[in-house]
Amino acid sequence: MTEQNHLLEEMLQEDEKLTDKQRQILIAATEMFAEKGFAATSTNEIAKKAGVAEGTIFRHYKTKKDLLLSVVSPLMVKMIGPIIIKDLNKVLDKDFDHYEEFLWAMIKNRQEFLEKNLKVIQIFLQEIPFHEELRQQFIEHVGKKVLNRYIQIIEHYQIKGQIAKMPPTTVIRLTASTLLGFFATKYVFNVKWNEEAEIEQTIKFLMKGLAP
Amino acid sequence: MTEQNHLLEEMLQEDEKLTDKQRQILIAATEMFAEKGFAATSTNEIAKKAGVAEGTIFRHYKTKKDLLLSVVSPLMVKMIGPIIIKDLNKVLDKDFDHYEEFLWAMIKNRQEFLEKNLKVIQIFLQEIPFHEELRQQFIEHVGKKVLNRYIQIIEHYQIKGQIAKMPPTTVIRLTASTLLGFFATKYVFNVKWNEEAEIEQTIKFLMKGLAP
DNA sequence: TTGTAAAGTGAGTAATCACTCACTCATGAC
DNA sequence: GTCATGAGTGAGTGATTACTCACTTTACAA
Repeated sequence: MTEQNHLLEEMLQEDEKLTDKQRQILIAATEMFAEKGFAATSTNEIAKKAGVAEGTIFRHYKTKKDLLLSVVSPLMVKMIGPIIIKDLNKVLDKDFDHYEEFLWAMIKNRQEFLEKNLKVIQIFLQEIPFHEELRQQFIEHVGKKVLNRYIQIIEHYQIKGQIAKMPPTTVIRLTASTLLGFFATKYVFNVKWNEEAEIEQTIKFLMKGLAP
Repeated sequence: MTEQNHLLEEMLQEDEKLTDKQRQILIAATEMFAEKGFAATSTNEIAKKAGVAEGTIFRHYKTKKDLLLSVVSPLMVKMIGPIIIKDLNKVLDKDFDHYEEFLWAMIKNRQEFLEKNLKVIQIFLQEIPFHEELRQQFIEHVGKKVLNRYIQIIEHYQIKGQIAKMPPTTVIRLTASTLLGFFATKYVFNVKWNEEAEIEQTIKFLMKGLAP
């Protein structure tokens, strides 16, 4: 059992230990934070929406900020870590011979992840400018691990001659901008489009732009 | 005198009518909103930072939200409109023979704009999820006008055979993602890099990716 | 059945919130 | 000099805030 799986299962166990009221508090907080923002949401409102006394919230979460971190933290710890590692292994185990295949898998993979965590991701993006802890957690769990592993992936395809010889960080910036722009267009602007055609054109654009 | 210039001068006139105290309030509000967010900033704090009685704020701004709009609205009305129109005229007047030249001008132009309005842009991006008025204003002033004009620009270069024949909105999405990604990397992650080299690689990437 | 620890409650608290209002002050027209 | 007007003030408003605490209920092992 890997360390990652261990942590993951530990968390799920904890989740199963949650009472109904605790679950209701987390659900209500997630919805209110996403809708009105952390600072503009009162603990009173959360309690009412959760069908719970206000005191119950503070029985389980020392402060309101504690509740925010409890909603957002699992996003990074539970989801991003393991997925990243699987991605890397698939590349190095040569499940993906071409960068193009890797991109396709990425886009499908992230799409699933986004759809299952839309609200929490929204809260995370909205609150990250105001909470040093969130920034720290993001750098710790996502920044360091992910960046280093993706540099390896890019170098792997550069050696194979599929990607132009520019700094891997630049390749990552260009790829990430394009993919994030794709998702932003879809989820933020709520555009109706021919999804498969857009994905194809996006990946074609990336491959042509990054070609040696 | 164009309608845009008229509005612009009218605003500057009004700006000159502002008293010192009013200016201090706007400066203090801008800094506090950017730092702590709108909902987490109290009018008391703003008044103290501006060296003004709390009542003075409400003499000039009916509500706290009114103050927010007074800080953010000019950003869209005064700045984005005129610049966009100049861009378009330069293209259609054939100041830019190639899409590449247009991109260079855009990147330089936007960089100036960003640097001069960092804090207000930050406030705008932070608060737009929570204020319908901001979203409406953005669609009104930026969305409609800008998108339509940029579609014309893209079609212009497509006819010249410089850009692949895909939907103009897709070209705009890919271009905007790449440029916004460039600025985000610079200003959000505060990366130290060889700026000119990164700009060159970014534009080269765009040109290769969008080539017919 | 009983003992106990955790879960849940809701009235209560001091602090803070956005906003008001009766007032003073400064400026300039007559 | 006087009067009108708008800028500026700061104590005061009721509402709301995050959080506490003494208490009750629930779950379950002994």
